[in-house]
Amino acid sequence: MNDPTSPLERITRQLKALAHSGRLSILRAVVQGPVEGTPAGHIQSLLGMPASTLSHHLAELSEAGLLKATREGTTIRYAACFDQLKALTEYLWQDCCGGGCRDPHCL
Amino acid sequence: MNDPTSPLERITRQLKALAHSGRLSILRAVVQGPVEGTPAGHIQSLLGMPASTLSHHLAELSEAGLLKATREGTTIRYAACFDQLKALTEYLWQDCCGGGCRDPHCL
DNA sequence: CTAAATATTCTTAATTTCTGGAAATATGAA
DNA sequence: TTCATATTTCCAGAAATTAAGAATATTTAG
Repeated sequence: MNDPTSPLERITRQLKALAHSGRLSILRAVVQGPVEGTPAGHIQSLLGMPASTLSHHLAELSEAGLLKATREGTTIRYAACFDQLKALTEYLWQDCCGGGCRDPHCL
Repeated sequence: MNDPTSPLERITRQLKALAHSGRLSILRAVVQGPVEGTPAGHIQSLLGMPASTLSHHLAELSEAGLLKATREGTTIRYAACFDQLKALTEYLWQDCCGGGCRDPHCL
């Protein structure tokens, strides 16, 4: 039941990562940024967040598999993992929302 | 920025409510149950969770607007708020996943 | 090598969340 | 009213999260 590799636990972890207004803002900034990723420093100046705090949140989003870090010189770019984001929203939609309408005449 | 009625805060609150394996299981049980709602006691025996703990989680899901409670005699039925669930997944999809692919040739 | 720029880890404190037993509440029946 | 059932609220301790300053690491330039 507490298998950390189970789908339920993975989904929960990803939802936890998203369930924070600061991290949600970070994700939105990254998603709206270039496909190759947005430097941590750029996100920082964009959101006005202390570097150490930002780093924690970036780590949590990365460990959840939602962001991918790539070093480029002294900067580190963070890019969104769209496949994971897609899988997450699809899980929510299918498993938790019943794929749309649960009303009998809709199925 | 901290307006509790802002879309970002509402979304965050709903994600927080979902970001817990126990609550996610509760939601799944409710979604799979009858449209008119599932009695709290039924969820309890289904998931084997102490009544008070379950009640806390049901309250959190309800306050987030994801579940709707209806009293029926001594039992209280909980039903999923599909409109909210739909709005949440759509927000995630549109605002956080860019509506699918961010790759230039996909847009 | 040294310095500068960029980010992360360390550390500590404050806050919040989670949990579940016990008590309280609400409803319907006898 | 009194009892039984269903559920919630109260309470408290344990555990996890959040925040951010200071110190540390990594990489590039000179």
